[in-house]
Amino acid sequence: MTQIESKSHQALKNILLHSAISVVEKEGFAGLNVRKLASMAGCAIGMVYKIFENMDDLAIHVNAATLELIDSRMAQPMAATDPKEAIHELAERYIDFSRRNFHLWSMLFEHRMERDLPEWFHASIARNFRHVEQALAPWTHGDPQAAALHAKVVWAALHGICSLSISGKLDTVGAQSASILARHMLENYMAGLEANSEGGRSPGADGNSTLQKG
Amino acid sequence: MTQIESKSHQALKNILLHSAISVVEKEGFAGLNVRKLASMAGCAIGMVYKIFENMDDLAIHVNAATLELIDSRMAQPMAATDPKEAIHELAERYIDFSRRNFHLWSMLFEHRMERDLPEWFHASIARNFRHVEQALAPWTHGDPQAAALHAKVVWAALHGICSLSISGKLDTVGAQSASILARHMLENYMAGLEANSEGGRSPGADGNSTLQKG
DNA sequence: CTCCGTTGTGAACGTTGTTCATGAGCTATG
DNA sequence: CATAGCTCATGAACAACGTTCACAACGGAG
Repeated sequence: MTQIESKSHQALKNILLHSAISVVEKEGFAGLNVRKLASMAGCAIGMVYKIFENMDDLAIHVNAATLELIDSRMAQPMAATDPKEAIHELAERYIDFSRRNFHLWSMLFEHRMERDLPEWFHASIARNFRHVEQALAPWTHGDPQAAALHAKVVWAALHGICSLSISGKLDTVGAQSASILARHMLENYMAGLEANSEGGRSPGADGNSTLQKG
Repeated sequence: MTQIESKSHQALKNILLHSAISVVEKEGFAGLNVRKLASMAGCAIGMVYKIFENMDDLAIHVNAATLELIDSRMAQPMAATDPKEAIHELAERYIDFSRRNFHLWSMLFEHRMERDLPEWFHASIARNFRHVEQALAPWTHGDPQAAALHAKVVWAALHGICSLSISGKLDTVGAQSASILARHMLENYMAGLEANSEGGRSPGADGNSTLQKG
């Protein structure tokens, strides 16, 4: 039951993972297969299945590595000092990543998994959201629930813009269309947040009362 | 070159398409294959390739049918009279569709095509956006460019919320989480639109001046 | 009936993910 | 050293896939 993970086991796991990432970067997930992977890593086909449960399991690990990559980009110190510009900067980084690492990024969302994702994967997603929550802090008045909510809304919205824009399903032409759309979205969303909090009632606190049980 | 499309040809095309839709509805795109399709339609494997270029071509046609389905849902007359509530209603319909027709809907976005999509497909997408533009009309002051822009922003954002929510990548639990997030997004975005237009300067008109050539 | 273009067929090919009987390598023991 | 026993690695083999294409069946014209 309890497998002894030898050093060579870990080493091969790293080689396989990095080979897989390199293939996906260049050709997308469709270009990845066991035989190519095994030959790149210099091992037999069966060995891949000793280390990863199956191709889906490998895909999850590639996706996890991509999440770490995004996290490292977002964790960099901000150039902007203005809180609003900091949000835009964060969004710009995300858009930039999705363009530079198109295949890795789209694999994160397009390749639907069979079974549900493991716990550590969700934790990695949550870690990414922390940066958004922090950048939104000036608007959430220290309310962690509001921060979590707005971070989800803003980031999901940004993701949608990225996703449709990059796959050409909004017929916006021009390289920076995603940036422009994202800027509009953020600009208006934040303005809405400010307008509502000035009125004394924040939608983050009671906005869902209108659709409770609906 | 110019194929004569016999009646039986069209009839079989319909049968194949509807069989494909029925399979995708139940099992998703992964459950679809030529042999199953041919046996359902009562024809030979090769016949499928006489009618559709390949599986990708068939997928595009299934996706087009899904777009028409969404369009027909959105074209229904609104129950709400208040313009803001009408937007929420439209969003609710989209979310509802994505949940009821999960496999068809996710195939629209997750199955990336090899070559770029045909013209009539983009036209079908544009037709869907018309409803959003119309619902947004009260905020765009008759400016068609602003309407197109805001429709894209709002709908892409909504789509992102739907997409991440439905695939469990936001760890929001509860059936209506997408609804709640969408409502927050729309509420704040519209509030932002109103706040900015009251100030005399609309972000739809000059908001991108800050990132031009950025 | 014969001819010939059109329409329909499914065996066959190449590639895929996955498995598992087989063998190679190592350690402990007599 | 020889042998047994155990772990680890191998790649041929299998099933299922998309796709092709030589061929059969049809059906109207001569």
